[in-house]
Amino acid sequence: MYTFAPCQFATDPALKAAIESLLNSALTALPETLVPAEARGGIDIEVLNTKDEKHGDFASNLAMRLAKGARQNPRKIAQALIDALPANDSLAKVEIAGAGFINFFLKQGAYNAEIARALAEGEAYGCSRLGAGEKAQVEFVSANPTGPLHVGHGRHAAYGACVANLLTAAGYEVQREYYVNDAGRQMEILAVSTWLRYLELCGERLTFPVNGYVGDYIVPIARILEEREGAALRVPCAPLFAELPKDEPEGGDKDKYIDALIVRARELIGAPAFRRVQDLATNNILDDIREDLLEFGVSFDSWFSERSLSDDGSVDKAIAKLQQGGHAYLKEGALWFKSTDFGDEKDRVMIRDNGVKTYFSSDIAYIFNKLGRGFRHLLYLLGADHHGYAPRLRAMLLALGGPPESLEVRFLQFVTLFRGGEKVQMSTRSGKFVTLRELRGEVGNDAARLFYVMRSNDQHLDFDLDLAKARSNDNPVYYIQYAHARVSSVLKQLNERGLKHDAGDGLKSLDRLTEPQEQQLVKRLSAYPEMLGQCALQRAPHALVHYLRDLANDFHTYYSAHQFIVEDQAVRDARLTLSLATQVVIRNGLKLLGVSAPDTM
RNA sequence: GCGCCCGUAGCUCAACUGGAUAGAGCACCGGCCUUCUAAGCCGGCGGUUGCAGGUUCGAUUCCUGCCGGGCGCGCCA
Repeated sequence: MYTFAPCQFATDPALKAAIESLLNSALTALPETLVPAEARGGIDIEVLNTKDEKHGDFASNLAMRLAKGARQNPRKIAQALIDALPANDSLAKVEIAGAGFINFFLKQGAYNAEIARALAEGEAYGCSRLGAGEKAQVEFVSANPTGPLHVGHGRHAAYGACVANLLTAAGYEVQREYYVNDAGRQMEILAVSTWLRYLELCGERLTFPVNGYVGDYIVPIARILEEREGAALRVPCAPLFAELPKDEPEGGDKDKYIDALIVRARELIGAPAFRRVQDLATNNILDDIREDLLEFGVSFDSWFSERSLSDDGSVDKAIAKLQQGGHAYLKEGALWFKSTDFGDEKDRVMIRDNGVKTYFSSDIAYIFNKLGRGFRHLLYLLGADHHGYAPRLRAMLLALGGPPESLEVRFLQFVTLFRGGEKVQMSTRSGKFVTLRELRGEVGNDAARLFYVMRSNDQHLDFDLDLAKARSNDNPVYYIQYAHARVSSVLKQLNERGLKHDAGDGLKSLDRLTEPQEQQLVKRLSAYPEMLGQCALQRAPHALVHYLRDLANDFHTYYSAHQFIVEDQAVRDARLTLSLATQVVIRNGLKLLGVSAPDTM
């Protein structure tokens, strides 16, 4: 992670906030002789969630934190705090434990209000106003339109979409953007590659460049070119390849070769025709990417063209802005950005000595443009191989006068596919990579979406294809979905038995939920809103996956231990109401992950 | 050489950003279907958190130094 944004914390739910305020009163009431005023400074009251039910529902470490400054035994302070604690209806007991923890035990039913809330709020349950409507942009995927998305991009798509969903749920105004690298040398190589395939279709025999795009997906595009242009762009091979630098896989000239080939191609068919080829290929591939992502449930609000930045003068404007600020200088015929002034390890070239602007200059214009759009948060989700890029981004932002805390760069580690316990070999070079589309076809969207976000973004991802496909209890996707389907199934049973469920009656009977499995489930449900806020602030969808897994576990345990459709109507209604609330949370959580919540399985 | 990420049970990963006895799943062993879907549940086994120091009431978490793995250090994009 590389972030400049200060870490914030979710606002606590009602119960926690109440305890916090109780502690606050108790602290104020402590005698000066026990804890002097100067020992109280800088210590904020935090109410902790407990991991072990023996420690109650919530805990505070306040006494231990005060102990040092007060030069007192933490347990003694804890006792004084407890004695000074105002009475509260929700609390069953408060006790000292361990080195000086204060543990709070809630009365049974303290969480029941949360069930009503979940049902009342429905699909909005879990949403918060943490973001206070601040504008946030998430830029992700942004793969070059030179070929189909592969499994690595899939992780970016799933993670980015999920983070954007979480931020939206947390009350941010989110824009999802895909930066289209439709300018520069790579696109020219794409154009040449397409044209050469076209020549082959026309009947020419040629040796394909080592550095060209060799993937099969180029051929259909070349075919479209042939349909549109006929033989108009056909040229004999002899003059095309005459007197070019040597093209060798291991030699050093393959870059020069392809560059020369681009120049030659443009000479032979003319710049307008060359541009037509390039546009055809770019648009075709971009359409494919768009469709792929859409099928994957990942949509963007904006597709931002890199080319538009040079076309409308934005690049020149951004460079001028840096020059005005004194952040640019000329050296050896090139124009440099003095990024070292802002913590970068070396200065960067914006305009090469041959007058060509680097991709870097576009990126300056791009971030300048973003700043002009008034985002409070700029999230860049980049591949781990781009980590060296973060200081540069920061330098650009600062030089352009942007607020440092608005920039946040997150990296996604690589994805490795496993099949039959073996690593699936992938290589972009040979064009033998597994596409996102292939992966989706093999394991399905639901499994792909969930597996992609199951791990922390800075953790290398081992994607087990066999597991993702497995229709078994090993597969976390089915495990969670099954809990959702089970609730629907119970309701169906209820109907078939000619019984009805009344949610209102159920809410009135919640005090009949006295089984330990019910207590556990209600407590887990109640943790959802706070957990969701944390996920958003930490950009951590994997925590949501873990939560849903735990929730599903609680539900399956409950389901196995007790019948829901029982004779006693009050108990039955209460249990069904609890089940429905569980279903709401699972459905909401899965929706944020981009995973479906089926009613039958 | 410099920089970023990672190192936790046999395997894949968590650990609420410094809290209590480090938790899940898989694998392995043993139980549970005539009752709302067994795509499920329950129990057991499994740890010197890479190593060595430091900071403190308390460290998987913060600092320093090593070791191991991944990635990056272009007038390429």
